[in-house]
Amino acid sequence: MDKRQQLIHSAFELFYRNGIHAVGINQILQTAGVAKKTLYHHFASKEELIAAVVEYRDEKFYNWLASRLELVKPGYDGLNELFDAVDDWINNRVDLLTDFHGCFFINTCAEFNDPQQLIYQQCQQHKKKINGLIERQIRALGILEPATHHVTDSISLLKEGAIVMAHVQGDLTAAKKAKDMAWIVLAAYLS
Amino acid sequence: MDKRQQLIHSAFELFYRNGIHAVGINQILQTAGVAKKTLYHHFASKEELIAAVVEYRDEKFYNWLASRLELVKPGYDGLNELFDAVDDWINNRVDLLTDFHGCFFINTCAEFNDPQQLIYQQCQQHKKKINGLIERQIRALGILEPATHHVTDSISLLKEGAIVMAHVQGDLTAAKKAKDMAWIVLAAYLS
DNA sequence: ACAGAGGTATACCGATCTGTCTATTCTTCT
DNA sequence: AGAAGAATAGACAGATCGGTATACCTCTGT
Repeated sequence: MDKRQQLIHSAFELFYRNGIHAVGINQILQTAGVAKKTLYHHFASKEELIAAVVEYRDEKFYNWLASRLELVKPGYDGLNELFDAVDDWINNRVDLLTDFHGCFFINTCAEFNDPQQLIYQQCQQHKKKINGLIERQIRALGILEPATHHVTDSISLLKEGAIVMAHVQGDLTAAKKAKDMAWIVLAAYLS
Repeated sequence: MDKRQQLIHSAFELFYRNGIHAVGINQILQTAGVAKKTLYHHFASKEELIAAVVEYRDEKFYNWLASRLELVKPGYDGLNELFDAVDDWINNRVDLLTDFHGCFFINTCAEFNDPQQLIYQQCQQHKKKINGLIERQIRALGILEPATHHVTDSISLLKEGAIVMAHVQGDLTAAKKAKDMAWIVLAAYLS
């Protein structure tokens, strides 16, 4: 019954479904069942609440993906698991992440389009963390070291493409397509 | 000096840079140098202006890409041109499209997250039109007919991934990576 | 026992939002 | 010349925005 956490949780649900700027503070308060004074006791401004929401989602998403990847061997299995995880997410088979509405961080960058803003940078930072997970898989594959970052970015590109295809174009098989392409591309790098 | 067009143009610039919900009507009016009455003479509401802006960008972007693809032979050359065009766009070498801030349609879907809303559907429609351009290239390659749509979606996925990587992660070489992957994947399909 | 922290509910503030209205000017067509 | 249409500036309405203030109510730790 931590009110602060309750606020963050409700705010995230509303932001994720409706966009951040479209959601007012009173709406969040009503959904969370919390008094306005309490919000401003925990956060100095709406901006701070937003930052806390982004951090909350960052941790939740990263921990979810990291824990899935820990279940399998890094490398082949890890990359399969990566795309399977995205597939599960896209097709709403992951309760933890709530109904799929695209990537919250991509969506947030769309609204806070200035790279100098804190919130934009938080989103970039999140993506870097996720890239770190991917990079570990790539290294385990035995890709030649100089190509590691390039290949990591390529896999990341496929993952981002799958998310956007699923969100905007409604292609629920996008993660499977990305997975197939990933192995074709990696085969070319490993030969 | 068409006031209606001036409004749409100014609104697009502001929406693209700052997000739609973050931009007020008065700000648009000031930027466009147009009176409020004139806006509501041409559009019944802000919603209608937004719809007109999406349509405007749809036409502008589609016509730009289509005209670039018309300069080369469909197939190999067309697909190269597709990714070169995206590369030019991402790296701000296309004045017509104004400074790159991600894909306006992806951004807009992030703000109007409900697939039943008109504006969301306009964005989906735009993506379908772009997919049509890609599909023409795929057919010209002589891919086996049953795979045409699958391959088209795969190339579209690579394109979307490149746009998002460039926007969120700041990878300005994303289009080149996508192009490389496209040929690796297509080689596998053509063999 | 009682101070203090965290909570509720709600009135309020100034700013800003979309949209309407008035009153006036410029342009264009016949 | 004169009517009609499109434009102007800007006041205004009503709602909502983020944020503050007031007054009161629980808990909890020493």
